[in-house]
This record gives sequence, C-alpha cells and structure tokens, in this order.
Amino acid sequence: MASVPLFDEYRWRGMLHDVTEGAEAAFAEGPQSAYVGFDPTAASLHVGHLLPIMGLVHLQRAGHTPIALVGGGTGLIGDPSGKTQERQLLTREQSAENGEAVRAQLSAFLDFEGVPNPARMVNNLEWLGTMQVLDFLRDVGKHFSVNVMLRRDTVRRRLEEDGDGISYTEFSYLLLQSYDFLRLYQDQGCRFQFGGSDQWGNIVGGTDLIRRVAGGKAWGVTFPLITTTSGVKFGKTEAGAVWLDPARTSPFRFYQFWLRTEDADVGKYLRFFTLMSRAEVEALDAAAAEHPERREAQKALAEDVTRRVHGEAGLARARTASDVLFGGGLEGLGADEIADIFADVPSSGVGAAELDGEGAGILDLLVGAGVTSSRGEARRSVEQGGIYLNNERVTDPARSVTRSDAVEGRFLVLRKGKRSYHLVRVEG
RNA sequence: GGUGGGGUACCGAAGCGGUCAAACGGAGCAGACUGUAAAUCUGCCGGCUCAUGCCUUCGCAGGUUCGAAUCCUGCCCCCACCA
Repeated sequence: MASVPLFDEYRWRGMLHDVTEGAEAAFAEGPQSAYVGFDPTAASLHVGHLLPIMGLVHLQRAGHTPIALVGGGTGLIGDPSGKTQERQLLTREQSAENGEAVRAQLSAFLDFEGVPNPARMVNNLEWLGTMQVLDFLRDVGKHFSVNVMLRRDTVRRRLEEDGDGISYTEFSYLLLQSYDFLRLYQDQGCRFQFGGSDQWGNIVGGTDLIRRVAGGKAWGVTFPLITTTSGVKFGKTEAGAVWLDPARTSPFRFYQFWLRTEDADVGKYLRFFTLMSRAEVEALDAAAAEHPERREAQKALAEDVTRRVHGEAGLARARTASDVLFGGGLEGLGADEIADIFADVPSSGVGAAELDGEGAGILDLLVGAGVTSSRGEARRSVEQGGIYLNNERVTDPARSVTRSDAVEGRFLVLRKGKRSYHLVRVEG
C-alpha cells in the first residue's frame, strides 16, 4: 500500500516535538505499526490525551497500523513523569474498569475493523500481570543502570531537597514501560512508540532495551506539550478537566470549551485536533484574521472535535443549547429542545410549592442551585450586576421569584456572568 | 545531636499587644470594553446579616492580659548551617 507521507503531515501540523534518529526513514520502508500507551488512571480520557490519539489517527490514515496500549498493568504502578508527588495506587478493579472505559473511547477515533489496516488494542496487564519477580529482575532489570536512572529529570526532581521523594514502585515504572515496548516489538513487530513530550525518557528506555535484549532497532516520536497563549493550562476550565466522557463533561460544555479558544491558539488547535486539510485550515486562519469577531475558526474547531467525540447527535444538542442560551431566544421552545438542553446544561430542580405565594428569594435560589457558594457571594454578584434571571439582569438582592417567572411555568434560567448557565426545573 | 530561621486566608508574602477578617501580589468571581477571544481598567474576594453588628480564622494545646496573629510555656512539622 502506498503511504501518504506521514511525517510531512505531522510537520505541517506542528505535531512533532522530538523524533529519534532515523525514525522517518524507517517509516518510509513500508507499512509500520506504532503504539501509544494510555494508563487508565481515570475512567475517562480528557482533552490532554487528544494529541497522541490524533497522532495515531494520522498514522492509520497513512496506511500504518495503530496500536493502542491500555496500561492495565502500568496503571497499577503510576508513572512519576511530570508528577511531583507520589501517586495514590489504584486497585486492580479500578484499573480494569477504567481500562474498559478508555478502550471504548478510543474506538471513536480509530478504526478497529472494516479497513485493511485495522487498529489493535492491547492491555499490558496481559504480560505484566503474570510476570514473575525474579524473571523481571533478571531479564529486564539487569539492563538498566540505576546510575543513569537517577539522573533522569523526573526522578531527580523528586530526590531534590524540596522533592517529596519517590517510592521504589514508581522508580520502577520506566522498566515496565520499556518492557511493554520490547514485548510489542517481539510479539507484534512494532518498532515505534509515540507519546507526549513527557514520555521521551520512557520511550527511549524502551528503544534501549530492545537494542540490548533483541539487538533490534526501534524509534520514538513525541508530540508537543500544549500550552495556551495566555498561560492557562490547556484543557482546564473553571469546572476542572475537560473529559471525553459525556457524563463528566457534557457535549454542551465540551463544545463550549473549544468555542472559547483564544484567537491566538485556534490555528494551532485546528492543526492538532481536526483532520482538515492544509488548505482548509489556512482558509480558516485567513477568515479569523479578517473577521475575528465571527469566530469561524473556533466554530469549525468546536464542531469538528465535538462531532468526533460525541457524534452528530451530541453536536446537535450542544449547538441547540448554545444557540438558545447565547442567542437569547427562550420563548417558543419546543418540549424536545428543552429536554435536550436540560440534559446537557447544568441543572437542578426546585419544588413548585416553593414558588407559590411570596416565592423564593433569588439569593436562596442561586445558592440552592450551586451557582454561588454562599448567600454573601450571591448578594455580591447581584449587586455587581452579574446575575441574570431568564436573561434579564437582576438588580435587587431581595427579588423574589415566583411561578410566574418560570418560562412556560416549567423552568428558570439562571446565569452568572456572561456564560455560566444553570437551568432550574420547576417540579411538582 | 547542636545552633539559627520559619509555620498567616486558594497560593506567595507583610503584620509582631488594641485602629486585624488581617497590607501587597497572584489565582478566582463579577462589571466596563468586545466577538461567549486576548489585553486593559474597575469592583469583589471567611460565614451570617438590609445594616450597625455578630460568629469562625493567623501550625496545635494551654497561659499572661481589659484586650493576642502579635507576649509566655509545651507539643508537632518544615528549612538553613554545623556535627
């Protein structure tokens, strides 16, 4: 099969951070397989995992075989890379459950069947779980120099005066990941490992092990650490990490996360996270430069990524909710639309009885819905003009809310600031 | 083990007997300007309260004092230098 030049693709997208010597030439020899490991430390992947995933997607499109390694075994140990503190150990059950979830999420990106080069999924618990300690120490450990390991940044930081120390468990992580690579090399002929830039040391550990044990050549590719221009950590919002699991981050929030991308970052993200062609991306760059206020690039980004992760239906819901909430048109909504919006936007219920007679105070409503954390904060927000009820600014902290305020008698739209929405369902 | 320096709100960091819910900076929230962007400017930023005010907070436990984050005692934990 003729391969599309994979590295050219990575290059124009700016996806390459580091590449071991000779990797590109090795890829040119013909179809290859390459793997990325995902430790199931949580029951969902988040947007921070997206770049290596897209790396595999491009790989597959170029005719190669992606291997997604779920770290059921390594996840039990904990990668010290990039961490300043020792991790809490997962139980085997947690790791297994999380691994299943991660596996399902990856299927949204990679084709596991119906193509000539289907993606593969492996779990390193298969070999790590049955390994004998003595075998491990003799066959793997013998090839690693503690002197060298102590010089690694991730280890050194933990050993320094202000470090928190490192357990023998995490110290051993490098050996396990290196062994994974060796196994994939021997069992599946996989000669490439990809990962985030923080994985460089672990990946090189694997290529070294393959050279020593099997006398073979293997290569690594890392993708850049994603930073935002304004210095905020990528993938974080007020509400925490942006997850791929719709139960943790609703499609609405997911879509909104991408839609709010800063102008300075949107071009970069289009290259990283969509499969648009170079011409399409450059056209959007131009559109953004010409009419930034239209946010065409952000919209295209948000649509593309949301569609891939949450499907057409998820995207439709996210857009409906966005249009309704940010378009200001609350009147004349169909029951279906309302239901869709409730499903996605943070919401809570309030008993109809509470709105009878005097009604409920706006401050209590805000606290009850969790929009503000205390009455004091609620009061301040109202006094500063930051609270809206059904898209109308509330100016009186003593404002009471009755059933007649509810749209169609069924729901209230609370909003704090420009974009923090909360729906209150009138029940009973 | 010895000597010295520390532990203050989400983080950093002032305060060193009353005027301290505690300067200042960062983060965060809101407002203005905008484009659901960035930058900038403004306000807020322990809880309750319309408010006067009240309650909880300055490592932990006691004590001195009309009154303590500030003084004393004991304990715990960090850091620096020495051994």
